[in-house]
Amino acid sequence: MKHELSKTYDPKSFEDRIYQNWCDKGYFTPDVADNKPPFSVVIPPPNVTGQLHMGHALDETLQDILVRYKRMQGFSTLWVPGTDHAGIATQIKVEEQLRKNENLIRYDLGREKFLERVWDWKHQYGSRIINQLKKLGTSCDWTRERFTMDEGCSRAVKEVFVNLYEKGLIYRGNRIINWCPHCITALSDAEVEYTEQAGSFWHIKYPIKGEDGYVEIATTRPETMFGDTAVAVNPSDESTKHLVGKTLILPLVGREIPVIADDYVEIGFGTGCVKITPAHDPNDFLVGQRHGLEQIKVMNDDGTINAYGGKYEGMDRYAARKALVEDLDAAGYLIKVVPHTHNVGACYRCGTTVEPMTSNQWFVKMEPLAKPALEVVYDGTVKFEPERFTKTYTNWMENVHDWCISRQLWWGHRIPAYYCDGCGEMVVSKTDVTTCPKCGKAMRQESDVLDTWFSSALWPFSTMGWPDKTPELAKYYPTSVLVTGYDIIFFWVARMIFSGLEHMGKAPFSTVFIHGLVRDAKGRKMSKSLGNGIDPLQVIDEFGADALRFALATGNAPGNDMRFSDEKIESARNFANKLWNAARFVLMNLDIDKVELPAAGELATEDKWILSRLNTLAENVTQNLDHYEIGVALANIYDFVWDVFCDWYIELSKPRLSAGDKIAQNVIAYVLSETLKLLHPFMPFITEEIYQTLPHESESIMISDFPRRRADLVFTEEEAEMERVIALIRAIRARRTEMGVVPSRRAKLSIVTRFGATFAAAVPFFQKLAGASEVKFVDAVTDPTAVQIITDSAVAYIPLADMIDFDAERARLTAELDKNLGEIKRIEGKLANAGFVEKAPAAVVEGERQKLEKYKEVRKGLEEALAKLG
RNA sequence: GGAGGCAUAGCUCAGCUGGUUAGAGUACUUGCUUGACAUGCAAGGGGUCACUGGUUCGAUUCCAGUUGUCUCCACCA
Repeated sequence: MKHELSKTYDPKSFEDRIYQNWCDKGYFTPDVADNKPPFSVVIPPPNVTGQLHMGHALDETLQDILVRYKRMQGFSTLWVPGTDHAGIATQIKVEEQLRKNENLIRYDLGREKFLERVWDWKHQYGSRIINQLKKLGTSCDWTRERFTMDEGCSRAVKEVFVNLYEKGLIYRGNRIINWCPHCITALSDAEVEYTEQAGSFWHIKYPIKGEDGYVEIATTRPETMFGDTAVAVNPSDESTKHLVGKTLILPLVGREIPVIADDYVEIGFGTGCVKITPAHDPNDFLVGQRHGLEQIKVMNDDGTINAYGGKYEGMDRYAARKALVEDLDAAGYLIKVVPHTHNVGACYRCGTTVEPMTSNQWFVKMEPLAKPALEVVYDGTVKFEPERFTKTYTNWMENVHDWCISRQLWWGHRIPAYYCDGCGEMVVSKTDVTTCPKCGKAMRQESDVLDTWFSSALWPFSTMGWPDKTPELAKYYPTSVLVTGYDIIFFWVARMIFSGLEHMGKAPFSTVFIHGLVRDAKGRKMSKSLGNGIDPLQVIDEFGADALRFALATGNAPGNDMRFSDEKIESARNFANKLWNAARFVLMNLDIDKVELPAAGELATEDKWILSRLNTLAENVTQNLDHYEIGVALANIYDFVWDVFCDWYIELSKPRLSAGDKIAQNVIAYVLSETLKLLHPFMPFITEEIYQTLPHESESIMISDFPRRRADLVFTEEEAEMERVIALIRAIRARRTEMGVVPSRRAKLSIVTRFGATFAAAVPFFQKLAGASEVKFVDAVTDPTAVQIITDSAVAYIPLADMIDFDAERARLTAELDKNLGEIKRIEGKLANAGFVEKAPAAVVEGERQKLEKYKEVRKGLEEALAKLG
């Protein structure tokens, strides 16, 4: 029976069809009740607002490789997919749309109506990214798809919030937080991005009450002056000591403030006097607490100045700054303006400069949670791969501040706290509270929602049905590995670890496999504003998902950023094409219905050679994958497919295949199909398509057994024999091209060798691959006009006297001999070194001895050859 | 201020726990309608593995320092 593949590799013609079939067959859904060992992964949930970008493509490809590998190895493999509601990001998008299309702001609609719009958005775009994931070939269990705001996840959020609150780990307080005046919400420390900006130091006179003098204050944010409640100096600073206890008058404002002493002020920096604005600076806030200073907030939530700013009320903070500075100057209070570059924090979602402000917010107390989260990393329960990211994590966790979790948004999990306007009672509860338990009046729920990362932190167990004790949790929690980029170690990984420990009593995963960023061909971060993003869907459309996956998985070391370029994707596509054509060749020559590996005694040397090489490959790939060396694993397969299987085995087997040899057919079909299995986790579609056309045992390659090392397929001797033949063929080809012998010119070949049997069996190969017309085995060749080709196992002669330039030949042989003698000397030196022989491992010493033997063989050949030339 | 990455062929990058004749892709040179593939085949040129020390029998690999470069964290008004 002849099988066929279409003439050209056309991924579009089969990728969607194959994916649909996998889904229909339910291969992605594990049986919770089976007794296979578990392997589980939760997807880093993409934002519902998002489109699939290269970062996702990389992340998902790496996960799918691990998941498919483990599934083929017989694990009960669960990959939980889903999406994140992405609080701020999504709300911003919907608000933008609202403004653009209807010229409305969210308050025009009101909370409920606005949320309806966001849900509409979610329903419209949430499925888009899921479909894009499917295009990539991800083998997620879609029957368990989750959303951070679905019923189950929301229930987990409430449960966790109440638990933490009852343990005293969640509290509400008036603290200084980062405020985004554009998004009109508080942000956590992690959500602020700092960039260096050119600014100024404004030096301002603060007059001393009852004296003529003044104190010189330098500030980068003069508009916060309205909120100054003191000026501080260092108590040990001799030059400012006399000021302590005096009263200053705020210029233009006229309010009186004291001069206080605090160690926070650094001696010798600036003017030595610092204005203290407890409501608008984190350090000043602490100083204020120490000295019992009043907190005066001078800004509204949108960043405009409030009534404390007097005539500047209502102005934007920067407009107010400008006007204030002009007025100070006019009134003679401005001493000078000094240029100053400093780091300014911006909102990670909208880029607006954040304003530190005191505000009444909800916080998670981090210290008790951080401790065990550090322990599991210190003791190796949770490992980072590559290891260096351990430090990134521990450094952050060791210095973590309390986590501000409330957001003044509408889109998100509403905080389950209820207030009574009558008696002021507050209740935190998993279930809705409508009437006050104390006074019976109506309760209203907290209007704030939770930080979007609060729910993502619960993802590994909220997606498996927690707080219920589900079979999924019992079998698949903790998960096996978390795959993600180093950019969200703080946002997400850290918070999952302490949440898992706190609520499940176990860390949510044992390994964190970290990858880098995908950059453009010039090494720049892909971004919308630069317009340099490469759309993975377009790449899939043009080159196929397998090529994209190959390009992302190959040649990049764990944790390192990688560049994505046209070259890379083309080279990946070429590989797919190569494999496709190799398969076509195999199929064209196959007329068996079942692949059965012949007994060892029936196999030809080249069969044993390729089987032995395949065996080694399986062993190496397994080891690579177990160590998360995905790029190395793929490179090994690539080399085998192209350089070993295609370039040599296919060529070597052509004579037998065209003669209809069944042994050769079985071997080549076996090797191809095992190779496809090794490659399947990386390139799932093409491997399945080819597998299905070959005679095959399993219904699908994705549920077939991943190849293992087979002790019965170790053929060390035959492998070495074949390598000798290949080495000689290569040497002959090289000599011929070097002499300018056209390929069509065939020549008689005489071989002198002590490996007669090996080479005798290889006569057809010399004829087909080395331009030999006939091959003779002789004891010696005396003809001085024959071209001599020397390897460590044979000397070959080709009578091409007319092509030889004897002087050049002599020079070439001499140079080769020189090089050879150099190597011999080097190894002999090594072996003569007592230190080396004694201390180096025996295998290394033995290796050097064997190398020396080979070099000596070559030397013998070269010397004889030179002698013949005279 | 603190932490970390990177520096290997013209370019983009591999190189796992020290021993290789230092690799790949791409580009380049030469020659090929070899009956799977020109998205291909064959043969080649091209590297003082940033620099300086150290450890070792042996260092591209481990350690320290220097230079260049990138990133993260903290944030002194």
